Amino acid sequence: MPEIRRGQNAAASAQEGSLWFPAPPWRQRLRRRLLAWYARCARQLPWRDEPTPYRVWISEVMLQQTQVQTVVPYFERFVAALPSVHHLAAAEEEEVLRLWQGLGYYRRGRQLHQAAREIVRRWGGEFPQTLQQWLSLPGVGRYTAGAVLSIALGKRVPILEANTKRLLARLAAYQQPVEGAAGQRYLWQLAQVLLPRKAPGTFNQAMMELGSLVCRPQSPQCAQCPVEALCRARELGLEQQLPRSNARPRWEQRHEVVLALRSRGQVLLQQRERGEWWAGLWDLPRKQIASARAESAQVAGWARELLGVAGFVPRRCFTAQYTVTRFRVRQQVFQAEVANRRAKLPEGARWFPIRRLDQVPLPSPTQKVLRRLGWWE
DNA sequence: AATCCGGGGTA
DNA sequence: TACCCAGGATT
Repeated sequence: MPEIRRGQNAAASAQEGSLWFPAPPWRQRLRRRLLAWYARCARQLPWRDEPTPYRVWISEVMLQQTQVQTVVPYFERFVAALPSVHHLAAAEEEEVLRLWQGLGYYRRGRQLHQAAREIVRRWGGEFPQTLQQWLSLPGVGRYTAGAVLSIALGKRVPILEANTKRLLARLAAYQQPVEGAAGQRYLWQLAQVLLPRKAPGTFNQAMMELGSLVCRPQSPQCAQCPVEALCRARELGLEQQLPRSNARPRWEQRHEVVLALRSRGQVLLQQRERGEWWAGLWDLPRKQIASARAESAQVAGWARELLGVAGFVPRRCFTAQYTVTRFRVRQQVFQAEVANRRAKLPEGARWFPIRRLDQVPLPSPTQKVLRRLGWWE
């Protein structure tokens, strides 16, 4: 099989160092086959039904580092609650975070909110039409700007993200690490060169869709690929080896103490500060410690300091574990019933009725702890 | 240009 | 558990 396919291109790919760019006929074939496939196989996704700038922008921000199926319900709930940039700009940050709760990367939610306010303030709620203007908004980088400009505004602007990076690296049989500077530069150029003048947004989406559904990370489905015959990695039998990426760093162990303080059917929560994980969300009081096992006396001291009152003793409850990015965090959960409460709590701390916890934006690991305590759902 | 940042889902 | 995800911001 490979012998048959190995043609004149094999010689060209053997030269290292010189970058490959497709000739116009190759580009035309790619576009035609890709778009025909997309017309047949595209998934129906809520932001595709009605690709207004607002909806596409919201979806693209939600889709940053987040899988499509995860985003769908969040997207529908979000645009139902806040159907326009004016609604978003007028909303409280806490409402935005509540709609974002569970989706992860909460900075995106806060930046989306800030950007909506800027769009209203700077342009009266009209969406910008240039790459420069989009890039000036918080939470909008080259990918997101390109996606909104091409998909919602019909501009000829390329995109590059996880799916198209992999697809392009294979199509071109690019052998260097795709994360490197040279790789990024090359792949962006390639994305630009391939982009048709007509319906660039459809082309960009089709590339992502093909990368996602067919040109998958492991075991790409080459037999079902509309551009298999154009693929240089396939021609070389390298489709499983590419793209090359850099070695990933190892994980790091951390330890935390968590305080579950209850009083009169209420639980003490603290709002995570900016710069912390889950910034803006509400969370059980939580502190990083150096060792694997917390000293009960120190936990008690911390709890008294937090509340400004004494007369209760947190007891060790259970340990929980969660993983975030490259950190593996082991939590020791301490629980206490607080009888006498002081009126004044530290900045950012509040008592919340346990019955109302479903209305509070909480980090996922905290939800798990609250469930084990029997305090939530 | 390289590094840092940071939630969640799944094979 | 390893690997991946429609990246952005910072230095």
